[in-house]
Amino acid sequence: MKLQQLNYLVAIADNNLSITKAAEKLYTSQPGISKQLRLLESELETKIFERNGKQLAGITELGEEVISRARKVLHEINHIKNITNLINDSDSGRFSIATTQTQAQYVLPKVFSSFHGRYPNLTIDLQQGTSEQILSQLQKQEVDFAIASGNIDLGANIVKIPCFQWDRTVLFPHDHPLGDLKKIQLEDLAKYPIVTYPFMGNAKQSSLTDAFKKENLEPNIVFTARDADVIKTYVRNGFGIGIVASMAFSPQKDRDLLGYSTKDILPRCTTWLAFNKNIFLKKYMKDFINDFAPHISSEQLSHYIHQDYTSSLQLMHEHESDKAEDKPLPMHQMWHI
Amino acid sequence: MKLQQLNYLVAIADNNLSITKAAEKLYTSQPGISKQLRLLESELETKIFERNGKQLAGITELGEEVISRARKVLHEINHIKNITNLINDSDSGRFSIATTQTQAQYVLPKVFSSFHGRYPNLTIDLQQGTSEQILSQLQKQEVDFAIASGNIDLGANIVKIPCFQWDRTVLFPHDHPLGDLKKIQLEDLAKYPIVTYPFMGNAKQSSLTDAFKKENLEPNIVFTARDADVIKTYVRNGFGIGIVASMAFSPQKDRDLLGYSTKDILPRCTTWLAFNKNIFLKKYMKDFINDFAPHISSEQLSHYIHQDYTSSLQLMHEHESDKAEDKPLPMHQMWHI
DNA sequence: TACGTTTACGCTAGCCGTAAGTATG
DNA sequence: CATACTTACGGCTAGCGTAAACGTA
Repeated sequence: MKLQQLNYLVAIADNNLSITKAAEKLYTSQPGISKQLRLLESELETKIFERNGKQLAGITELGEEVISRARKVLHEINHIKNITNLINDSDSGRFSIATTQTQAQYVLPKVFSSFHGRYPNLTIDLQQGTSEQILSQLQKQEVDFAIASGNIDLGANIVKIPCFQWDRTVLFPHDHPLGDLKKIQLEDLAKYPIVTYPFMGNAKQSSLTDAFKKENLEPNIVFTARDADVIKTYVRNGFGIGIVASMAFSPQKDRDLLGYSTKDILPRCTTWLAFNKNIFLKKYMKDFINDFAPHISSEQLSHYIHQDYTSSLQLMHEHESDKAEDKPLPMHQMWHI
Repeated sequence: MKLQQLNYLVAIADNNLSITKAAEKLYTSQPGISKQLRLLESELETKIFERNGKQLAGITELGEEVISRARKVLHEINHIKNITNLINDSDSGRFSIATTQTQAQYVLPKVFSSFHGRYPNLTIDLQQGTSEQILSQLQKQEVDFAIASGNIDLGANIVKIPCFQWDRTVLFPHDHPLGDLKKIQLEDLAKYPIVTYPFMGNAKQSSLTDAFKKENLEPNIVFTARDADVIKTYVRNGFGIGIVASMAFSPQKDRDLLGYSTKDILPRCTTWLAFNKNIFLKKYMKDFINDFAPHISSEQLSHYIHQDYTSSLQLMHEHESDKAEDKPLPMHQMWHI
């Protein structure tokens, strides 16, 4: 006995015992329903419908009982589908995102402005932390999403979606010698003490140091801080030049500093969004992803979710190669300073 | 969503969240259940079970709800199966058979003796009638079964199962000249007035007259009666020699008559059982068929039921050819005088 | 003759079982 | 290292759609 057969059954009963009508309603072929009805009747060894020749002429006493039970079954089935859809479509609850200060401060507000309007009853819980903390919270499923940058290996059970790319900006006070240069090169930066973000974990290298090393330069990093505003403060206090994410520098708000994009001299960074593969995305989560990374279609999204780890890595590498080749990217994939 | 998936689901829940145990209980493979569970979860976009790595560790709040609904569904499904099985296995009610006097009087009592013992609460309704009445009752579905002899065409919607074969017996008083013969031939019978069964409908011919005609003889049929005992009475009263079904003559009970089997001179007759193709055989009906025609296996039975009209005719003809060739038949297919 | 059902048939998808892979304790 | 779950893969059934046959009003 199949659920479809019960479905067909009540459809026939609800359409004046017409198999043809039932087929039209269910967008399927009429012979299919006919056959399934026969199969069901022979499985139950019971005539459900009275027949006048080939045409259905009525419902057997026993058929009435069967149909009534079938309705209950289908009702329960629909209920199961509904309660799960309700959860998935729910617009209230707690939506937790672990992220870095830079994202929380400079990127997410713009996204949330429209998102929160759509889900006013949703409590958005922003967890700020180091890369390690973010990763840990994600793995323990303490948060739904993680948003960060850098090439952390998140393991097989986590989906990692590249969202947008950004460049760094060099910051220095107006009276700094770098302000006199028409074009700033890496070797210029190497001459001054640098204040920037710490490297992942306790690593001694990053894409930043690698870039210097490529030109046989040794950057003089004197301070690191996770908070772009802290870095700016140190720069203002003359501890060195700052290197921060471009979106953390606003010429209007940071008038006392000069900013110079490193897009030509330092590699581009990728911000990704990650979540556990075994959670099911509720509607507001999908909406958020769409807001945060509009270039990811829902097809691509499900592709990311269902592919395995190795191909996921490959895909990440493809995106890295995008960066390396410095291809033009669609507007929304770039962050403009 | 499939019923099996729900089945698997509750099996897992009922076996300490062990997929392996559930598979053993359901006599299926463990990977199969695992996969179906995954498919169900991804269809519902819901985690039903908590997982500890790969092992199932608990039931989600939502999972509890789903499982509880699934139980209801399966319960209803079982109910549907039960009510139909109850009907099919019922051992009470009314079992109606239309048949001829000869079958009712001389054949069926032996069959019913054991059958009735098995189904004491079953009301057996024997409808006696002419071949036309029997056919009509069967077509109007006024009776469940029909049992008769002769080559009536019953149409496409009726299953006709050959049950056994029998010969006719010639009856005459002890002082009849036929009693002096060592071997009786057709031409001997043609010399005397004959009392026998009427022909089907108002036909002028039958297998009996055909046999005479084959030898250029004309039988002198002076009386016909449907009741073998009536025929015997007429024979006793000297109206002629009787030709009745062999089972209607008992040398012990009919001591005043002599009986001579016509198995060498008259064609053999076939008694068949028929019923509408669109009824479902209840258990007692199958049992009855097994008692009445033990040589028909249940496989053969379902073959008879599901084949179409044309092949059914062919099969009947095969059986007729059996008769014509006079092959040896199994004991229970023959009626011994 | 036209409408509705059944039958026939080829295609495809999905289920199942076997076997190998993987994680956990 | 053993146990339990997952993944991979091949075989096979079963459902579906198209087309044709059938039966009835």
